[in-house]
Amino acid sequence: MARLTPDIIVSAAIEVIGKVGFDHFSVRKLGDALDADPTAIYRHFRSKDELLRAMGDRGLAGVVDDLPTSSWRDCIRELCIRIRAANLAHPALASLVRGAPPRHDNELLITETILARLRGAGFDAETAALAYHAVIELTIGSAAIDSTLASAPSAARARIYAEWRSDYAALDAEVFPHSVEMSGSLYPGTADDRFVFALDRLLAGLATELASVLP
Amino acid sequence: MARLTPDIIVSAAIEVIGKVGFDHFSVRKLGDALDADPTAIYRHFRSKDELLRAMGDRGLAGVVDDLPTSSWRDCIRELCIRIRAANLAHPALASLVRGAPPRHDNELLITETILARLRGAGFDAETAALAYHAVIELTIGSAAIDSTLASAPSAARARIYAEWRSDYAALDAEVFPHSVEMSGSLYPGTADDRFVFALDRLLAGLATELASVLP
DNA sequence: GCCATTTGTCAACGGTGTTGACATCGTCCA
DNA sequence: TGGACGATGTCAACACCGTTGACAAATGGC
Repeated sequence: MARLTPDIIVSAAIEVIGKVGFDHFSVRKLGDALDADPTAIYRHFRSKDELLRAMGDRGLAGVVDDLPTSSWRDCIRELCIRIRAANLAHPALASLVRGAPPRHDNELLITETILARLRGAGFDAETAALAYHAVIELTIGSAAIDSTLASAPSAARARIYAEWRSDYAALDAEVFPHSVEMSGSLYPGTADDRFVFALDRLLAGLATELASVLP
Repeated sequence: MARLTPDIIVSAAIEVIGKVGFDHFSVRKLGDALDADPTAIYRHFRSKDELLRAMGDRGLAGVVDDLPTSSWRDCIRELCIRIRAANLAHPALASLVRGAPPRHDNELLITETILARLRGAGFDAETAALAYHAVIELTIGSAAIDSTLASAPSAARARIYAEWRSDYAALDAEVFPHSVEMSGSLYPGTADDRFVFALDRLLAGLATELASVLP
């Protein structure tokens, strides 16, 4: 009987990464947490990268459940917000960014769901594919950008944003007039708010595209 | 006289990273390329991260020169395309993604340029800030996603995309009907094309927003 | 010419992912 | 029932990595 299984390893790995952070997550620490030799993990995953991908997919479980059925925009909007949240909660997903297509179950379900809604809305295959890539790129990219700060407590995050704003305010007003003038407006709201603003504008642009094609 | 300067180190580092790839770029290899002890680099940069950021900013030199003056959309569009290209050409920039605001000269110039164009177009400060974050997030995120494959020669890239498409085609058509049906349409054109499609839709959405506010 | 600061060298620390040889254990079949 | 076999876990080791501290050489100011 196998003491270690991919599921057990992934669970332990998520726990460890939550404790030590993505940057300090190592196979050896995972081995300690499992009370097993670190190299035993290589009996179940070809490499650390493969493990990280599996961890990422675990975080996406249930992400396509009970999505709004009202409109394609509402559905995709909600799905993207959930994907982003999952990415931020499990920074392992950030490594998924690194040039690989969806291969695991939950990732495939996401692709299928988005494509289905887009086709159902009336997009032709080519445009639907482009639109799919567009929303995914914004969602994953945004998560990758925000993942570092997302792990900090919200008070610390607010302090960091305030620091950045004052950095802009301290610039030479001759060279960077707008940056100085608008320093108080930069990094408005939460990173989530900013993402949703971008996503809504992208979806609006896609809707315009659709309206121009439909009868 | 200093044999090593930040400029010399950054130049050598860019050369090395172009040869061995981002993942295999190390301080020791950089030392070899400079015919100097690897640790000498730490006399000029506090850490490897700081060096990477400096490399990134080098790649952004001149990115705001001679931008279109025709309209804010054309200007920002072109600038984002250039930023993405710079990011892909110098994957060091990908590390810049990791939760830091623009601090170097070229990065600051980008921010200033975008904000100036948005304000000039009629966006109020709050919306301009949101729009700035939106286009930057898409641009940097997209580059982060594509950076791994961008370093491969285009023939290899085409082969990889073909592989991914056939992965989708091989899925169970009962569970993933749209993915299978559209497998031939996925990953259309180049990654650049797909980014520009997304960027244009986002800019269109922002333009709609602007039109609804202006008299 | 002396002194202090900067710059380069060297050895070393404490980590990292991964591999190959070896031992153990469960399962299936003769 | 015994034996073979494959899957699983352990161990030592390899080849790296970023970074630090002590020391030496060079540089520039007084």
